[in-house]
Amino acid sequence: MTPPEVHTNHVDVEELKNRFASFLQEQRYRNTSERMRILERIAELPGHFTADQLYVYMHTHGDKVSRATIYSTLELLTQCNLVIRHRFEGDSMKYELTSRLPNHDHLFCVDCGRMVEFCAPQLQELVRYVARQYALSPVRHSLQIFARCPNFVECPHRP
Amino acid sequence: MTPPEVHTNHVDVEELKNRFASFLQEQRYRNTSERMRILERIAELPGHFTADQLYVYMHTHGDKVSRATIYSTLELLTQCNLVIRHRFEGDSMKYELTSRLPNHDHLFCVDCGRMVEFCAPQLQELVRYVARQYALSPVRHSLQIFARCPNFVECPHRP
DNA sequence: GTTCTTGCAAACCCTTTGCACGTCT
DNA sequence: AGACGTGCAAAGGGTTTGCAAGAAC
Repeated sequence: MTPPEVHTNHVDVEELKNRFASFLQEQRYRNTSERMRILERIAELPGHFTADQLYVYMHTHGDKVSRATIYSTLELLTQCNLVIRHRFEGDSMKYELTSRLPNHDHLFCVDCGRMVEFCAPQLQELVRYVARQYALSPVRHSLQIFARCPNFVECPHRP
Repeated sequence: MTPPEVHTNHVDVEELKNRFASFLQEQRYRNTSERMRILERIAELPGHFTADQLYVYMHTHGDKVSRATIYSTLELLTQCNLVIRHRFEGDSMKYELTSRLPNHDHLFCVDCGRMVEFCAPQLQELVRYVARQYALSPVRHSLQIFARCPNFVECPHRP
């Protein structure tokens, strides 16, 4: 396991927009200003976000897009793999830019709720191995680990 | 990885009810007929189920419990670890008896939607290792693998 | 010009909650 | 008797949908 390298500040928005535009053209979807603006704004966010957080963020920055358009564009961005979706327990859907931190998984402290992102290359092997047992090719995976501090008092953010 | 051994038919309902009764007593919750009946009915189900499927199952078998009671009892059963909860993508909450198949994870075919349950002992080690990196003790985890048939036509349940 | 996309509001689904009544201790 | 659990229906939150107006092709 290596510490994850966050790519946020290196994201090339123009490249993302080009990839999105190509996807839209190939799939015969239309290239609209709302769709591109949504992708631009997502690239400004630091990590996970909900559809509603994106809606609020865009509205506080002068973009007037509806929730319906945000949901539908997030669906398209997920289809073309520019964005990934996470469903964490008890939470609404979380999204993030795929290029921000490829192939990471999540660890949650059940005491304080903090979330850690980690990369575990061994997991990729395990996933391939399991899929092969069933004659399938892995597409993606999601591992969530729930853990706690050995001594509750050490948990830095306990309630 | 070993093929999972399904324990459904070996579940000792009386033991489950005893464990539930002890839990209720310790936590100063009341031992009601609805709570015990819900546990009995869960033990009759073959695998994953939703709160609503349990509701329908109970009503078609003559038990008149409300959805509210089902939700609240599933919460208690989860707290005392007789039942585990899964949140699969895009789905409502799924529940199952913990003793049915301890420590398994899930593989989904993205072409046909079929689900496979598997046990991967190496994963336990990996989970411990990752948690230790952050000075935490693992409590539980959830791994979901999404995969597809190498040749689409081979997928036995493709749409 | 046609078809797709947008915005709005309503609908939707699953889950939780408030309240009056019933039950357990 | 008192506190808690139940059932019902209503509320709640997040997401999807139907439709009329507008934009892309």
